[in-house]
Amino acid sequence: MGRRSDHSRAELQALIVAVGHGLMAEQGFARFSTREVAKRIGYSVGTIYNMFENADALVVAINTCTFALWADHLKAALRDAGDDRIGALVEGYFDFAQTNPNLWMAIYEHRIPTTMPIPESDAATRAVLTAIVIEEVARALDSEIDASVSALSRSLIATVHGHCAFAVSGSFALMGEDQPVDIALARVREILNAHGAVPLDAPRGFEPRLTESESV
Amino acid sequence: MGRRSDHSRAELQALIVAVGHGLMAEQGFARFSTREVAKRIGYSVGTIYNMFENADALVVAINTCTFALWADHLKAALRDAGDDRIGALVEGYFDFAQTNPNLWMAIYEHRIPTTMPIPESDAATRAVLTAIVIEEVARALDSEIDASVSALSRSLIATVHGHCAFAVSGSFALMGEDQPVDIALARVREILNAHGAVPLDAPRGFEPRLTESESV
DNA sequence: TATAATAATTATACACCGCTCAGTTTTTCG
DNA sequence: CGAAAAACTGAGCGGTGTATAATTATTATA
Repeated sequence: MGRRSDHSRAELQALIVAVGHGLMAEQGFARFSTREVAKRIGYSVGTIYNMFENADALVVAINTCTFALWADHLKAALRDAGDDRIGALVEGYFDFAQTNPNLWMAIYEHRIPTTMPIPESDAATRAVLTAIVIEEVARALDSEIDASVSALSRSLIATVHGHCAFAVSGSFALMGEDQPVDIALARVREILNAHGAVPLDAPRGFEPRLTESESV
Repeated sequence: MGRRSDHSRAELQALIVAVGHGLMAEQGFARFSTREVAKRIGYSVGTIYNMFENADALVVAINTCTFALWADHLKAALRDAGDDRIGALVEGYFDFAQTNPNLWMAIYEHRIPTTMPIPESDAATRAVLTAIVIEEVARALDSEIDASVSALSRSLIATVHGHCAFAVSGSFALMGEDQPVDIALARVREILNAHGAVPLDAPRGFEPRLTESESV
C-alpha cells in the first residue's frame, strides 16, 4: 500500500530520525533497532532502508541530532552565564550528558564503519560544539582564535569528555568519586591558568597575573 | 557427548575467556558473539551458557582479562622508564589502547546491566590499574598516598582517558589533531605542576619550585 | 479517461544473534 | 554392574540487519 501522500520523502526522513531519536533516548544504543522504529512510525522495515542506506546511516543522523541539541544546550548555558563562562560551559556539558545518558553515550558507542564517511552536513553540525568551546577558550585566554587555541580547546574537550564518560558510565562511582563535575572544572582551570588565563576578577586588557596554585 | 575428561570446569572457563578474548580483539565488541566462541572452541552454544550466566558475564570476564594485560603493560613501561615515570605511564596507557583498539574499546562499549554486579575478583583486578597510577602520582608529588592524591589520580586517569578515547575512536583525527599523546601528557604535567609536582631535574626532598608556564 | 510507466511500500526470506531446555552421553559412585 | 549425577548437545523461540520480489498508489501519457 504505497502512501506517498501521507508524508513527503523529506518528512518521512525527519519522522524516522525523530522517532529513532526517541527510541535511542529510551532504550540506548544496544537496544536500538530499525525494526522497532518502523513499528513506531507505522511503516514496514523496508521503508527505513528506502530512506537510509543502512542502520549505521540512521544512527549517524540520530547522533548528529543529539549533537545539535547538545550545542543548543551549551549556547543556552552561556547565555544565562555570569562572569564564569568556563564554569557554565563545563557544567552545561555534564548536565546534557547526565540528563540524556542514552543519547550521549550513543555518540561514543556507535563505531562508524571506516568505509562509511560522515556526510558533510553532519560533520558541520557536529563541529558547532567544538567551535563554541574554542570561542570561550579564546575569551578566557584573552587571545585571538588561532591554531594553538584550537589545539588547546580540543585538549580541554577531551579532558572534560574523559571525566564525563567516567561519570555517566558509573566508573567514577565505582572508584568512589562523587564530584565529577567539580574535579573536571578544577582540571580545566588548572590547564587554563597554565596557559595564562585571565583571572575571573581581573578587568580585560590587563596583563594577566599567573595564579601559582589552586586548591581542588 | 559429555567430554568431562577433555577439560575441567576451570580449564573450560579459561578456554572460553581466552578464545573469546581473541575474538574480541579480531572483531570488536559489536561483532562479538557467544555462538562464534562456541564454534571456535569446538563445543556447542549451550556449554558457554553452562559456564557463564549470560553473554554479559563472559564479556565482563574478557574485559577484566584486558585490564590485567593493560596493567602488566604499564608495569613493564615503568620498569623500563628513566626519570620521567609520568611520561612513561601516559605513553604506556596510549600504547596499549592503540595497539589493541578493539580490546580497549570493548571495555567502554560494554554497558554492564545495572542488575548485574561485577564479581569482586574482577573488581580487584581492574583496580590494579588505578593503584599503579596513584602510586606514581604520589611519587611525582613527593607525597604520601592519601584521599586527595587518590582523587587527583582518578581525575588524571579521566583526563588521559578522554584524550585516548578521542585518539582511538578517530575523533581527534576528524578534528585535525594528530599528536594526542603529546597533548595528553602536556595536560597531565600542567595539572601535576598546579599541585606542586617535583620538577624532573630536582632532587627529592627539596621544596619544589613551581614552573609558571609550559608550552604545548 | 483508460492505460502504461514509475515510484513507494510491503512481505518474504536469509543468515545471524542471545538464550532455553528436553534429551542424550559420559562420568562417578554405591 | 547399575543408578544417579554431571556435562553436553542442538533444535527452537523470538529477535536482529538487510536484500529483493511482489504489490499498491501515484503520475504521465496516449
